[in-house]
Amino acid sequence: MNIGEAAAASGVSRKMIRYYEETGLLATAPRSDAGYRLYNESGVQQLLFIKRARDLGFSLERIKTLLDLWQNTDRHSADVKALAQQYMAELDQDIMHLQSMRQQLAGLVDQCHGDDEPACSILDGLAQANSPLASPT
Amino acid sequence: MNIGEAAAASGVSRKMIRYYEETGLLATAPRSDAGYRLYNESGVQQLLFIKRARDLGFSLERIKTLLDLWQNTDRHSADVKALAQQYMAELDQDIMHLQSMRQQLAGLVDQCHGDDEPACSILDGLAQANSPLASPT
DNA sequence: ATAAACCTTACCATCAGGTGAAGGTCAAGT
DNA sequence: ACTTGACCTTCACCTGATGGTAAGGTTTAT
Repeated sequence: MNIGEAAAASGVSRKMIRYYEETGLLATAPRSDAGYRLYNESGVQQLLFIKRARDLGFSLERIKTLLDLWQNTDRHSADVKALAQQYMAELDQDIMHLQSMRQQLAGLVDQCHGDDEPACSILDGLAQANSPLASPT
Repeated sequence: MNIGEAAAASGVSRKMIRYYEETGLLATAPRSDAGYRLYNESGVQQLLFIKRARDLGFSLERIKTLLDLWQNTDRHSADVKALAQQYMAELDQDIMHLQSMRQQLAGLVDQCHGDDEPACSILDGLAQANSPLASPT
């Protein structure tokens, strides 16, 4: 199986497959006489694993650890769980950060008339030190 | 006022002030005889505007538009509001995406024993096609 | 005079890719 | 046998916003 077929079967682009190999996430693939990378079912399974982990937002560094754990039958599931929980905690942080920004922004947007006049509470909020939501601490 | 003082007064790093100037977000600052950038109160106000917009997550490209609107007294507040609402919609998208990932991950994590055994539902979920939460659509 | 603290430009790194060039290879049709 | 088009190869540069580093000039205080 060439890289194009592996890419189609896994949903990981050719570019990214080469990149994953280059950065050590994947072992160097065997080559044909012409130098083409060759993949088998096992390689596609690894690509699918990476794809699903990326879709969940795991960083490539963490996926490297996950792949190592996956292929190590002496693993402890506690290690996997700890990694996932660490990542989940970061997700929670990110979500709260976005929600905080959204809430502050909504406060400004609600006060903006949104008409033909230049007066705008959004610009005022950015120009003046205290955003209306942050001031009464 | 040198760049260091402006940075301290605004909370924007020296690096970023130079970068904002280089990319056209800020006008080129006047220079001292030795070639040092010079800032006044107005420059600091602009930096503060940028900083607050960045803290709310606005991209530099959007901040450029916001700065232009801010300095244009013929603006319509509707234009500012539309920009902010567009950004807020993207924020909502991002939040939902993170929440979806979190929820899928939580489903896997909850099923993982987290003990000394190798069996792990997280790895299984990544290795098998259907994640437990995505299947019963 | 010298040392510390400032400033300058210019380059490299990050993260997870995307894009494009320049060229080699393979399989099918003519 | 030859051409075409789809595939493959490596190399290198782009994104966004920021941090870092290096080499060198300037200012200020001792």
